Amino acid sequence: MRLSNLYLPTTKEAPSDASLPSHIFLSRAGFISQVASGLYNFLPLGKKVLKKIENIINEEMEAIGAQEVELSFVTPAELWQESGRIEKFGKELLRFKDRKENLFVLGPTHEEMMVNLVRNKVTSYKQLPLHLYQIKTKFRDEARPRFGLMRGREFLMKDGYSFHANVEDLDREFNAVEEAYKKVLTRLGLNFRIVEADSGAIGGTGSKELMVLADSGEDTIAVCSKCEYGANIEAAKRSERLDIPEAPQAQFNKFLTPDVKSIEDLSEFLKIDSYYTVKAVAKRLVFEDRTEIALFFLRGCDSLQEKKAQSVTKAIDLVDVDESELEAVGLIAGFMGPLDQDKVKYVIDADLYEAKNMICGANEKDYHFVGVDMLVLNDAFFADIVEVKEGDGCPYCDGTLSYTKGIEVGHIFKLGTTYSKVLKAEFLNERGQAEPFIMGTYGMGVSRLVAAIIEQHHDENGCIWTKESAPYMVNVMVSNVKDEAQLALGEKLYADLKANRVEVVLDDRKERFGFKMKDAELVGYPYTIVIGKELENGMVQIFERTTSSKEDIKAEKILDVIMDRI
RNA sequence: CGGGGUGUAGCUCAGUAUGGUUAGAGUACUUGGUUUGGGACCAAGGGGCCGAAGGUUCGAGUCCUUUCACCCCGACCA
Repeated sequence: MRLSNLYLPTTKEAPSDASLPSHIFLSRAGFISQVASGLYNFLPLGKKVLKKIENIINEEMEAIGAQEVELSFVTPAELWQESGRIEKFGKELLRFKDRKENLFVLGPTHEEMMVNLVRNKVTSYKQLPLHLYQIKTKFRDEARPRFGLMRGREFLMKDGYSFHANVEDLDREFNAVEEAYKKVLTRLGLNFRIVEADSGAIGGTGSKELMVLADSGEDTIAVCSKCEYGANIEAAKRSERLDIPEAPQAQFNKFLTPDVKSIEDLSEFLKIDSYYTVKAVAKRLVFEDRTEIALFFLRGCDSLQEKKAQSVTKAIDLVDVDESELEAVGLIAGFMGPLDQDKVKYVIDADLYEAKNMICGANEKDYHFVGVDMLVLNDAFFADIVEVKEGDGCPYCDGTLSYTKGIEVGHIFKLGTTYSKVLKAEFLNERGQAEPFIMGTYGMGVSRLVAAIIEQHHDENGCIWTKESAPYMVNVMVSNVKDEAQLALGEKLYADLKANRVEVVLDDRKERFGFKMKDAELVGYPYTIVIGKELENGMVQIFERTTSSKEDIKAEKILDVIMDRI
């Protein structure tokens, strides 16, 4: 492609509403342009990058035997009513009616559609396993789209669905997809981490997220300093604490603690480590048809992980409560404890199981219990509801955990029979009995990957595309197109590279050197060959974008050198 | 959905507190000339329903009301 023909509107200034590097540079370099909130056009170079990523995904999916299909974007609302997700998705589902007043939605994900595609057609265990996928536009009417391509309303996603006769086979496929996804991200040149995730709302037995590490990531993940362990903060676990402080010695007793309400005050007042205090966190649980207040008890030194709390209580949402709401149900803020408390339901953090010498609220103003043995509560509901902190121990080795930020570019689920059951998608097993499919679902955000690549690979001058993601590998830049020798060599090199199947552009625009160089850096071609005034001495230059280094090469050798590099 | 902010040329923004010639700059664009190794220079041009609707006024980009859009923080996010 000649840059004199390419539609590549680069700008010196970023659009005023862009804040992230990926948004700024993809806009400035003419890859995308915004249409409305969360909606973007892809210009020629942007489209080219999308195709690159799609091709890599297709190759890796082909390698594990997944088959590409394409489902319709507009989907009948009936399917969503059948699965019950029309309510669950709420306003994120964009709905509309056709001329016959039939209700449709724009597909935000395609579990229903895919199950519908195979049910009553795949009817025997002999036809399993089956893994179908597509790369297709999705639409989710997000409450707050933001950060350019990172969180759009319309976006390109690869979504795959596998069907199995048993759990072992799902496990095998799940692992195969994980490996394939690793290959995709590795080929794209990304620094990433696979982390354990909360599989909460969608259900199933496990899920993992693929996180591209970047400061601008929206997710916090806990990673181990020594081993491969990583988890979304919403699902992260930790080892048992080793440096346990000295326990306070006290007989079980009710103790006067006037006006001592916070954990900090309590440990100060009693001169004990907050490890031995019991913190009470009150939340209002929201369910489909009702709400109720519940208490969560943890060690005073820990804090509540709301997503975990939400999962164990099966609530749709958790909201904060104030003191008056607590009073209304007979709870006394600052003195709430699990003992002698039957006003509301409560969950105790698993770390408190069998804990001794604890201090907790007595559910009576100005009193705490001391010397509490949590074993007396062993009928209570214990669950992991704690949020891991930086410095906590890794659950799998002796390393420590620290936080980092990640961009979620993929999420793989072991779905089980969640959808096949409600949608009555069944097959006959070897004994002739009907069983619902065991399913897996695997998503990868293609347009988000475009942004993620730039978040991880840019500098103050613009994009730095990795080799497998670059829209063009080589930019042949003719410094001065009025110089016939320069232009002739540029044309020849351009033709030679094309003949060698290299993706190449020729910068034959009537612009000055500085302008072209700035553009080359902004767009981020991995290699720019500068044919300029040194040609008089038989030399040209290779500019490498990753290092910003320039290297003089003899003009007659340039083709060999560049072919060797790429 | 709560809180905050911004809408003026293709883009980035002045101008709005205190209403008053024909609404400005930079950049981009067109034409001619000079230039040609880090977003050149000179000259001449084209380009605006001042987000929209209503109102106040002799007069509104500027004041009032309503509304729409976009951005940021939060809530939300299979």
